[in-house]
Amino acid sequence: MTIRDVAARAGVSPATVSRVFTQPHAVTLQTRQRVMAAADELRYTPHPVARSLARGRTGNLGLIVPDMAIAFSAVITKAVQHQARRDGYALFVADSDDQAQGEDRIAAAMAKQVDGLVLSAPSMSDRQLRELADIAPLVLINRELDGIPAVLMQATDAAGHAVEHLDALGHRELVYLAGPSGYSNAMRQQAFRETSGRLGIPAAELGPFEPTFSAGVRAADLVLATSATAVVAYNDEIAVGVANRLADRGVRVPEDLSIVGFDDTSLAAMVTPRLTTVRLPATAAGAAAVHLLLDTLRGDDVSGRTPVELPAELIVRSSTGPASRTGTT
Amino acid sequence: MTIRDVAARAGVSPATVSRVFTQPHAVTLQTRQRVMAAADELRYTPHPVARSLARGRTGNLGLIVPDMAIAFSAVITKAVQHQARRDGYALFVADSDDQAQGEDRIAAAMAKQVDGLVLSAPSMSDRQLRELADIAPLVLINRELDGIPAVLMQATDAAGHAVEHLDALGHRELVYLAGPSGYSNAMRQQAFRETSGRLGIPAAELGPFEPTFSAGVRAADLVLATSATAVVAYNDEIAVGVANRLADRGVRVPEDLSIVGFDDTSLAAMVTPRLTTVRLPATAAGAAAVHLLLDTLRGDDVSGRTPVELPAELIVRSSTGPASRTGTT
DNA sequence: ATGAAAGCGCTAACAC
DNA sequence: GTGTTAGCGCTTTCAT
Repeated sequence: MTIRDVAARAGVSPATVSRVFTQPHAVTLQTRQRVMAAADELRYTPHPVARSLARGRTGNLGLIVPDMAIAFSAVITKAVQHQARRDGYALFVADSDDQAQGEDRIAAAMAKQVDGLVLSAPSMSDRQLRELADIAPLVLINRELDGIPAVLMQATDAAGHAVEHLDALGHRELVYLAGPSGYSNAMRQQAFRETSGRLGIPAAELGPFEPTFSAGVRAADLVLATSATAVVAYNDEIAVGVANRLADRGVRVPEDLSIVGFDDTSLAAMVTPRLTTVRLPATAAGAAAVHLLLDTLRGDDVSGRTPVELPAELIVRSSTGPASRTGTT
Repeated sequence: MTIRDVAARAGVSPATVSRVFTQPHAVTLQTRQRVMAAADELRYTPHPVARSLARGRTGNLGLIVPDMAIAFSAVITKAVQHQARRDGYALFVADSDDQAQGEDRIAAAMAKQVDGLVLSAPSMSDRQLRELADIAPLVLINRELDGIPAVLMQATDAAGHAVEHLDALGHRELVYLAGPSGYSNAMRQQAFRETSGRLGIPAAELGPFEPTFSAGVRAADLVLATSATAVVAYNDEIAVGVANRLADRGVRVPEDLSIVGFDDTSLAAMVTPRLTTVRLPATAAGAAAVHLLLDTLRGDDVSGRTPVELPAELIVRSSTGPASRTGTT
């Protein structure tokens, strides 16, 4: 079923059929109806590939995440997909498997069949990012690079609140479990340092750890080897891993040790005790990234804009409590 | 950068350049090298959209999952993506948001720009499925329909093992928490019924529930209103929701109540107590689905094949234990 | 082994 | 408002 078949059946030219599907008002109601009828009978819909070639744009967006098996990535993926669909775009998704190396090749391959690309916390180099930006419009999530539009989840303030929260609970020695190097960890770690420094609380740092449950399990024993009474983990998975191992070693949370995570993935509210965590605006960030991308596609010059910053928020649950007397003694 | 630019620079015809990229051996080593050099200098790569139009195939695969924020879907997505990439295909992913209605529209839209489609646990009607199969080759995961290739995660045996496991622990009254209707729930529920029937254990059923944590929280109180000492939940999320609510009500797991989940999502090993669950071969299923699809694309007639069945496996952890004496008295 | 030419299905000037 | 005519960038017969 091609546009010609429909044209023949409706007794019009292919161009008119095309118009009916692209700018219906440029066609008389009467012929429009005839064309629609013919199209229906033939079960015709425009061939998207041919359309893409003729128009010079595809109607597709691309998204690359570090690892879609991570809950946080899944949330972003869902948000981007949702927003893209609302705006009439389909979505290509790829997972870079955390390999900075493959990431740019995947991205380059994808770049040629989409109108724009959203990169979530990309680990490729600045140079690779710039080369990619030459192929297709880019929007970055949680990564900054001059001249490329970005949306950042601003976790600094909330991370500071987490430390203040622990301070208020009487904790006098903290430890931060670092995640993989990158924008997210840098912001979190820095806020941890600054706030604990400002409050005069001794604060150690361990890691970096993979952002996984099993890394958290491993980290737990390292934490217990210190005299800290509270731990701030790079993300919820690590935090939950710590909690799990502590339970096995008979250390109570929060009575003996308080734990704070990051991301507020669905996991955080499902574990026992429920995890105090910094909620990141992942859904909003996904939507914002798509908006930014569409602005670019519409021709707005977005490259000079300052990154969109979305605030994070400390969610206090049951994994943090008053410092144990023994710990402070 | 089009194929013409490269041709001009290398002093050959566009056809030769095309050959270099599609069937290199049909070209002299010498001219091949000249062409490659020209292509490199011009940073040329073939335009995938134009290529798709000319070839009549896209090199893309599509995947539709009910909800990618569900861990189980994320695992399938990752597996399909991985396997597709290994075979040189890119992947479109869409989330139907569990709306059977939208699902077929999304699928139809996607069908025209991919060479084949994998549908994970689709909820659309048989008729819609058949219509879709007319547009693009289909492979189903966890859904059966005559003439359409499928891969099924065979959970019946393992579900039976779960009931036997509970029987062996002395449980004399069970309850099943049903999930949304569909292939997965049907198989699980049926195995639950048959095995408990065979063993002569009273077995009630509650639900259907959404396959979510919060539905599990709600279900917990319904379970406590019965005199069952063990519960088999449709999936891990529900199981964890139950466990969470029980903890709040002071009911101990597994001392007072045993819990079994399904899927063995990463969640299962992260909660306290660790969840006994039926592990589904999600990764293998995703890979198998892609294989089946590629067989179809290669022209193998796959429609008459019997569905690929992948076995599930009961993973015993800490959420199941001996029935409490009070429960049996 | 290479080139010329037609065409994949559609859109977009440009005429009428 | 509608038709005619060129392409979009590539692949693929068919010649040579």
